[in-house]
Amino acid sequence: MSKYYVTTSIPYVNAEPHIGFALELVIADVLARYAAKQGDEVIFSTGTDEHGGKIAEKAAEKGVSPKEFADQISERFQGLSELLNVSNNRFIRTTDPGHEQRAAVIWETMKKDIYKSSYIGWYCTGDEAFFTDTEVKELGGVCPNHNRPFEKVEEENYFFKLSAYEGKILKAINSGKFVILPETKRNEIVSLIKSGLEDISVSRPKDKISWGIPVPNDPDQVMYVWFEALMNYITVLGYPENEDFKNYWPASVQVIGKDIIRFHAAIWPAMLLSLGIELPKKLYVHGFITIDDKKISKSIGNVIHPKDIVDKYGVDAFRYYFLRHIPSYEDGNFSWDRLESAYNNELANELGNALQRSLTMAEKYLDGSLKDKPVADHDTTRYTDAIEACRFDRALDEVWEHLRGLNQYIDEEKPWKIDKEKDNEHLVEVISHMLGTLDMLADLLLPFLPDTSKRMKDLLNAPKLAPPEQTLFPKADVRKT
RNA sequence: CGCGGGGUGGAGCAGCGGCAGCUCGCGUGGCUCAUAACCACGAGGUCGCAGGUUCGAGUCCUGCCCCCGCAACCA
Repeated sequence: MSKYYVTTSIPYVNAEPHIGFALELVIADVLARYAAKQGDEVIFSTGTDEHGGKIAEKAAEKGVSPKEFADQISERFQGLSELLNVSNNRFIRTTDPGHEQRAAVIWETMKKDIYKSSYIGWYCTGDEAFFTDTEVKELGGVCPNHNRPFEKVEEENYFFKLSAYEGKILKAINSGKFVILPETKRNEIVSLIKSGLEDISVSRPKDKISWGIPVPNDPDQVMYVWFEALMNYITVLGYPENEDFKNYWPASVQVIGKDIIRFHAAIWPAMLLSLGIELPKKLYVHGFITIDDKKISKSIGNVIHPKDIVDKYGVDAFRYYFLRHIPSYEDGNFSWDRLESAYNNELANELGNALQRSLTMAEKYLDGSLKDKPVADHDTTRYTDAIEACRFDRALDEVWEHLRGLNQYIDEEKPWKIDKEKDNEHLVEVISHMLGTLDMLADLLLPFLPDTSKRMKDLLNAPKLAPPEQTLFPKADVRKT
């Protein structure tokens, strides 16, 4: 039995969860459930990233401690997992003592690649912040907020020798040991790495940002939050000594959004190489979601909470839309109209109705009983390949291909006619094929629509076959809202 | 010359050298097992623009136009 380890990124707790992260959770859940169904032992981890100046600031605004603030938001993320029926069996917080302690161990282990240097930048004492060269140039060397010239300030930082790992990372990518999907994203990162990686600053002076994990043996510095957050993928497994780490690393797939490729395809691999451990096998990068073709933004006021969608259409409809109608390799769009159309046409009419009519026929014509459990033998290679390639949209297209085939089959065979002709043998054959196909569809849908899959299975395995009292995807209830 | 993605019927997409395809929407017909569901057929495209290569180009090459990301310390 093999081990399967899948992760999502851990979102920063400076804001409420939004549908972009919901997409990520659902995708990772498909991978986890699919692996489990194949018989793998699965660790599926998600969590929250909780340190850094931004959090401390927000907490201060609300008059609570950073930890209290992080507790509140982190809980919302755990709630999101539950809402979406996501099967993660780990939830790591970067404020967990275990993470903090192991982060220190990792830092020590990477020591040969960490050196102290000074960061020189343009600083405005009014903003208490650094500005980039380009910004300073654009602003003509004067801070517009305070109308005073930027000062050149030197800050002591620890740096990580990212530059030392360019070649090794490229080699891992090119050899296929470290797969990045989709290919367009892989090309992007390859050209970025080829253009050269510079060493990165991985700590902050404690007097500037105190909400962080202390650098071992240097009370004046805390780890830069990103650096430490990336470590969650192995601290959650109990790196370095825990059995889980030994059994489950390298990760089978790491799921991230396209905004953080650099961190996961360059910095993180370099950190792993520095630690002398393997790179994840696969990095899958999903796109962004727009709402009615507009960027999600609070100022436009087009923010939609996952809960609004789930409340109205149910969790499986949410999962269905995000997995099939958000392209797996590109950015996608959400609109209520498209959701409703998908719900009515694809879930209610095609899937729900196919089950309904089949079970009704089994009940009416065969008195609800079939001697043998029907088995359908359809080719599912394309479905399997699609999931391997993280083409969840294609995988579902494939399922619907089989579903359409079933509806066509029913219309061609016309069981109602066979019943009138009293050809019982043929009738049993046809209805067996129908139910067998539905049973297979339930199997294929399991990673995507776990609830629906289970309901289908229960109905198909009932001692007396009959249509459900409550149809699979009722339409009236939805319409009335 | 910073890097990359994209522009194909009303909408969303596939095709990436050999008769322009899929889903939705629209129209017509069929069926009655079913959630006014299902099935069949049809209308609808000078494949961003202009050149070129080729017996043949959404598909390859060159130039141009238009959209959208990324551009390193903000996580």
